[in-house]
Amino acid sequence: MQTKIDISEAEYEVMLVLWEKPDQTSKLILENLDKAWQLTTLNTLLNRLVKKQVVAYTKSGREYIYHPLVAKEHYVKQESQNFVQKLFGGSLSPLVAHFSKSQKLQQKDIDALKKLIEEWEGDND
Amino acid sequence: MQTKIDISEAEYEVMLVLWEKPDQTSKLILENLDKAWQLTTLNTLLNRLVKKQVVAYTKSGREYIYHPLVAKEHYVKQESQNFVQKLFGGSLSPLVAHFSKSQKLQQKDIDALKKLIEEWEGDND
DNA sequence: GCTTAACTATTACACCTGTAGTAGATATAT
DNA sequence: ATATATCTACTACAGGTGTAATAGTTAAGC
Repeated sequence: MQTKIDISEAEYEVMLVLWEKPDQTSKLILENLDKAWQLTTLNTLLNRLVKKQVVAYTKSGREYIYHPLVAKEHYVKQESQNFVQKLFGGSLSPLVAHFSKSQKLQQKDIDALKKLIEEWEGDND
Repeated sequence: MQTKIDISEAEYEVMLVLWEKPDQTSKLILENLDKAWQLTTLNTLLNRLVKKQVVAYTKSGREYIYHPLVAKEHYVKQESQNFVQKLFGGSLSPLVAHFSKSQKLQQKDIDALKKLIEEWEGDND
């Protein structure tokens, strides 16, 4: 099991852009971010991500080109499990129940749930 | 809409105990917490929660009795929405799909989900 | 080659968090 | 009434985060 990926909110914003396109200079990343940050701010974040081994860079002349080292899928999975564990004891249904109570369920959610159930039952009988 | 409830991990642990039983001295809270904290540590956390207006206290002699000011339901709802918004753009279905891919769902989840779907469809046609 | 523009590296700084220690106040036991 | 035990209040301190400013380095233009 690999170690926990621990990134802050601002760092996550950066990762979103890098996951979209996995080799960008900081200049480009900044353009693709909807944030009024200074370039040095972004660079601080990138350096921290490199130190955390979530991002790597390659040199191209004097520029650095950044690349994600962890897949978005992987991160999302980890965070989902942490979250559901923390607030709902690891089980999905209370989360769904909660959502349904707060009237946030939509038809497409219901469809996804139905599909999920069908698949599950196909595998388990 | 009321302002965002922003509490740290350690503070959340304290809230869990207070939500269980909504009037406890710090001594009692510490006993009900499975943490090797010093009392002063817990008190720091309680003070911060008071400052954040998430907890209030009443005096009883020289002791303080703490009470939660926000309902667990309310907090869980907020966090669920934040989470699903942040990682899945606000829609539950990708989370469900993600969960189905990465975790073993259990029979009880399936049963609960079926029940939810029935209820939802009862309300929405 | 030298100046300048464009990058990266280093330093900064306030606020949040985890985790107390110590000082001050007050009830209790004697 | 005093000493002691028990609470709370105040102070501390290192590591993470958001958000840069400034210094150092190197490619590019003239």
